[in-house]
Amino acid sequence: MTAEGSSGGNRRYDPDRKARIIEATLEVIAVQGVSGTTHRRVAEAADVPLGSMTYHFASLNDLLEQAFLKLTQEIAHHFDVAFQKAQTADEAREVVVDVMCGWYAMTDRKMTLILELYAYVARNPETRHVMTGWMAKSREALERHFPPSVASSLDAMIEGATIHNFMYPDGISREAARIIVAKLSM
Amino acid sequence: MTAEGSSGGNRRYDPDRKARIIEATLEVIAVQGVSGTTHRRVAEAADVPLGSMTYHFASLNDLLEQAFLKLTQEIAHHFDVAFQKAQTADEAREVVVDVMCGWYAMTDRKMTLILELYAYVARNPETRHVMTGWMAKSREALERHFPPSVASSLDAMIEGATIHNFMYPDGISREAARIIVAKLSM
DNA sequence: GACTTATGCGTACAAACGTACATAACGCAA
DNA sequence: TTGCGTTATGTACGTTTGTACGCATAAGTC
Repeated sequence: MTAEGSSGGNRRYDPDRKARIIEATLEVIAVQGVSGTTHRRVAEAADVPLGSMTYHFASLNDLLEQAFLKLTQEIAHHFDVAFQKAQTADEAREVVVDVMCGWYAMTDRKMTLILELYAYVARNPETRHVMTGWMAKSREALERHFPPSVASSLDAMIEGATIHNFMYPDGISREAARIIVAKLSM
Repeated sequence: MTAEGSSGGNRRYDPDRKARIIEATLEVIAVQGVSGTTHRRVAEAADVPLGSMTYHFASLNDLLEQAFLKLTQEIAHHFDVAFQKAQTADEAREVVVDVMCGWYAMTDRKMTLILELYAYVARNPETRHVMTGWMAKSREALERHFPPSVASSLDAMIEGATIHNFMYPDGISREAARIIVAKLSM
């Protein structure tokens, strides 16, 4: 009954299915929040039958955790690539400024997902490893350019500035960010 | 059937009921998250009949918004009181350090609630005023002691440091915080 | 081709959900 | 006391939820 697009019969072989479900999960979380993320909505977004949900994932929490893990790995990767391009300390500082306000790929969608992740982890301590893994990678990237104590403060500053800029746009201008980074890293 | 503690008949006059429901809502959010906050659970936590929910609040979102509003007002008040005690710039700096790591009343519960709030606002832009109201008060408190640009950076730093300390305990020590605040405010 | 095994899915089910609404319980005027 | 208008509640309704599971269908083997 669920007439689909292509190939006549019901799709049967579909090796990327699990990855597609995870992708669709992030999409649903971004729009509906964790509280509105259900098996059925994700299944529809990923264009898979409902039965696939419980087949590929042990539970809804399992699904959420894997989705959030993928999110953090992608973001950490972007972060890492950005910092690997920097050669001098000044260039690294400029990358920090980029990240603080604007960010390469920090869309509203991604910010929303991150905030959902924070809330989720706060309430499910067993998923804390998702956060610590992410932070370890960020810290590593920063420590290639700055001493540990500075890296730590820059990390926190990025966190706060990103959230503030999201909640109250035009909070911190680019020039202001540059000054802050200079103060913290000197 | 719902046998209760006191006064024989079913409690009928109860002027603080609405406030108690809001309080109970925060309790439920802290434990179950927004996604697990339902009329029934809040009603049980506040020890009121289910009908009271739709009587006092137009909808579940209405309830959540009022609860979050109360949360931010309380926190902003604590913040304000702390800064009003400070007389000199150095004392104000020390308050910032207090807030960054440890915080007077920043329990895990409250931090969890704040993260739930962020996620909620990100997904419900019509409630953004809860955040802007909060920030205006914080900013005001900070600007009694620091110039606007410094206040802005301290505010963001407090945000980031608080979250980091919550996610990865022992992230920023007290001495480290002192150094950071000095750098940002000089 | 025929047969076996592992993979994937449609469907059903009990529980929990938000909300509406008839009606009960109250304070108060007379 | 009686009557009335307000306030509050119990309950019922139609949906939606997570999850389990029998069965259809594919791949693998000869």
